[in-house]
Amino acid sequence: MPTARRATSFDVAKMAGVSRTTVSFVLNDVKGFNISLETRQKVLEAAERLGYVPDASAQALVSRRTRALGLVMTRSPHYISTDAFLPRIIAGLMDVVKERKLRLLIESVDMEHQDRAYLELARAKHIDGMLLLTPRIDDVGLRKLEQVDMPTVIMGELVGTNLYSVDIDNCLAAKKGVQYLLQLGHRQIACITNAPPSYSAAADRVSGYKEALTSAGIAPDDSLIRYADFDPQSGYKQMKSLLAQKQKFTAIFIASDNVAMGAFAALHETGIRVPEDISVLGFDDIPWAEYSNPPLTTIRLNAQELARKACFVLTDLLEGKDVPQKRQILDTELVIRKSCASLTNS
Amino acid sequence: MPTARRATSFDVAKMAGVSRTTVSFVLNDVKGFNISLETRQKVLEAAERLGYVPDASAQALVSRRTRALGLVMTRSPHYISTDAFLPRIIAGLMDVVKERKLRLLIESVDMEHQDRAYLELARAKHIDGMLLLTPRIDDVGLRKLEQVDMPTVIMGELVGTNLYSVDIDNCLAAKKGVQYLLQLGHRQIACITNAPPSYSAAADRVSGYKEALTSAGIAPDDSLIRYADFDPQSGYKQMKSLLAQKQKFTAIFIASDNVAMGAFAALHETGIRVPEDISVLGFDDIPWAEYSNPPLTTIRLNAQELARKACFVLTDLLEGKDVPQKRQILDTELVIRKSCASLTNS
DNA sequence: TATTTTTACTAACACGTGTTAGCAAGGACA
DNA sequence: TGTCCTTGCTAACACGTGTTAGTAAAAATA
Repeated sequence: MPTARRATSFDVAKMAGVSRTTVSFVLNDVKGFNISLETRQKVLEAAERLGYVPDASAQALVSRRTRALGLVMTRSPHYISTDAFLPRIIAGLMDVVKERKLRLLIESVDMEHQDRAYLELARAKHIDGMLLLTPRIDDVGLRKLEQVDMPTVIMGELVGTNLYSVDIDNCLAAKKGVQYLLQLGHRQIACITNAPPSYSAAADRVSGYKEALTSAGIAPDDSLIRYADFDPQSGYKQMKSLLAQKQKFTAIFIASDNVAMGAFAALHETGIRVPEDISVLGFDDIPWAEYSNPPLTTIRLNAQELARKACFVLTDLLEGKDVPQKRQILDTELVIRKSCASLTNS
Repeated sequence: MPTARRATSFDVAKMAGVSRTTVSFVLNDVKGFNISLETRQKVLEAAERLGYVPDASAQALVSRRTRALGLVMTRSPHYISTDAFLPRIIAGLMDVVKERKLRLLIESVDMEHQDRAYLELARAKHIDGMLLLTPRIDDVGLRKLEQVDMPTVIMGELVGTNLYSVDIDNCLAAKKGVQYLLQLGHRQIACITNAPPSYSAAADRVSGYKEALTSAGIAPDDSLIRYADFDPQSGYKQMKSLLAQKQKFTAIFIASDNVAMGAFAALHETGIRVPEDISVLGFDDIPWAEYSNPPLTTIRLNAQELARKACFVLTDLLEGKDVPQKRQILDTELVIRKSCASLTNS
């Protein structure tokens, strides 16, 4: 006896003694057709007994909708593995995706095959819409995306495109954070970014940092700025580099908690106390920020909410709803813990 | 002028002046049919010019393969968001998936709808195979999975099933770790788990902890054991609970670095120094372990490699290759940093 | 009774692909 | 000349579903 094959809608029809069309009408609850209660129940019962589940590929083929969204990251596996952000993004997306009975596909696009990758993903119609995570300013293939007919929402920003996006105001958030440091009396404030300047979020956070300084009558000093590369390791390295030079500073704005973790280690290792010797301000509020030593004062970015919002925009677009705002901005919040202290004049 | 429709293989055939069958033969490089070089080139050129990409749904329908793997987690969104493990798992999977030209689907199954969820996922044929992450011992729906015909590989362990799995020896790893603490002279050693005892990994790590103690002639004391719940917060709470009681200890084995982060905070807050007052041993070696204060001595679990291995097993199964070993065990490694010190007799 | 309307369905096509079976033309061989 | 084989292709079916157009029977209306 061979293993029982998967039941198709034909099997259900046969068992219920009706046509396949009727089965489809009943199970999809199609309006405008009169199906007797008796028939309806026969169909439902047969479907239940056979454990019938419609074939997703067949449905996708005929309806031209896969009911799947794609989370696309322009990153290499190494950067994915150390991304403290990703779990919350996924949790947020999963939340909405489950509610709307969709599925989530994860895709990473490496720099070399950008242009082809996006097009093929769209053309093969694996997904109905795309959610883009941290695109680079110089992402060439991305611009081709506007040509292809695929709804896309960016979590972050891509200047010069007209795609939908959900983001925070990186510049303003950084500015407010640095203003807090200024308010504590700090005048020599260093900065380590979250990423290379080709990432727009990194560039914007540096802008905010500089704006705050300028507003306070302090000339930004490029020798106090370092560019990290997402992971703690790069934070460690850049902090070491800052400490090695003559230029002194009493506070530092590190535009990523993940990077800050590495920087903390460099400070501890050098015997510098936080916040007594140097105040540290982070960015993101990753789950571990609260538990670092000392607990990290940081700018909270609600990643889960950002993902949820982006996902809502995308699903609304797919359902044909009108989404008036091309760009939505989420609020950030300064979370004051123990890594920043007011500057006691020495 | 309407937007140009997606090109189908029919369009390619028309442009090349051949039949659709020929197009299929050429593009899929089917052996055993003689296609002239001239025709072959005409087809390839037409496909290129039209930007033809085969429709994934149609291919899936006819070939009965979606070329997608599913990463399935039995967790609620909250636990996903604080999972320090997930990025490395995803990075590992992505690595293999890209190489084998597959796609990755992420699915979370909540406890209530377990039984239906697995079946529907399998029956709808969204995916060709499943990768299961940290299943619970009491995962009822999972056992039904053996009935349905879907290749499955577990990252972790599920006792009492015959499914393929890739895992570490949790018991042995924990035992070796605790033996290191014993070797440093500690006799009163507490334990905080990574998860509730219904998770097999948690249960096994506790077993290893107890075995080490017993082997050293020390009777395990249940009042020194606490069960955490994946996140740092639970670690903080359980450490507080341990510190609040009379029972003293000079070292603690915390079966998850993520949980250990919270426990560290509780220790710092109470003014207890690590490792001078209490030695702390972690488990997992998450990216942040190296950068904590002090750097965490821990048992390394190579999550990315585990994911890669699991993915290889699954893809081999899908390609019909014979996989002799039902259960593969990865090595772990004790990474000695600065959070454990030898006990100086007071 | 003859005609229209309503009820409760079904036949048949479309979606875009992979694949089996077959066909025409041309050369090789008896 | 007739048969067989090779070369180079194509017609047609299958995959499992959603949906439009249509139909037979019953009920309502004229």
